[in-house]
Amino acid sequence: MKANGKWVLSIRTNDGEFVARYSEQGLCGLDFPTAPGAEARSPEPPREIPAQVREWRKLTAAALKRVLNGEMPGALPPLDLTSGTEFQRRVWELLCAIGPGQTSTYGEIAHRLGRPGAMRAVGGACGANPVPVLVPCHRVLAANRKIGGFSGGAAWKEKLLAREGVLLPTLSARGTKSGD
DNA sequence: TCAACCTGGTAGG
DNA sequence: CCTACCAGGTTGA
Repeated sequence: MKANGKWVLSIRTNDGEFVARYSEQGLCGLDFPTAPGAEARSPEPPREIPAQVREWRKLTAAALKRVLNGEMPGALPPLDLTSGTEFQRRVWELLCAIGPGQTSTYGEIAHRLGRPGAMRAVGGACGANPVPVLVPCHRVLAANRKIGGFSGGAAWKEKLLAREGVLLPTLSARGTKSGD
């Protein structure tokens, strides 16, 4: 269906139905599945959707499934991140350089941007990321190696990281071992 | 100008 | 290890 000048299409995965939004320039938004059963979204007649958008959705679906499996996303559709500010886009660009299984921290991103004190602003930029999962904001942890926050829900962040083999310090397992 | 953030570092228990 | 508290950059109202 089309809304607000953008195409809104659902993408079914083993983890639920994501919702992708496309502008004339590419993928401009991706939402996590809301209600597990509330996917009563009727598929739009294929011919009403531009071939270009259908192709983008195909790429999005493939990439999304791979990341959900802890793999590299592979080919991505063009991303329309024009909704963000310069600062935010710089942050998102750096996020894309973090591969599966790798993690960074808000402070490190800030430092790499030449704004050592902007770690909190980086957190804000991550939260404003319109295309989670594909723009891996979930791979950014707090300095103390803790999970940190996540707009889409901490559970998703943990799940995505777990799929990539990133194990965070168990919240209950503190100091049971001397090393780490 | 002000308050809200997916922070970080310090201080104290 | 855990809570409390404050400084800090950027954004949107």
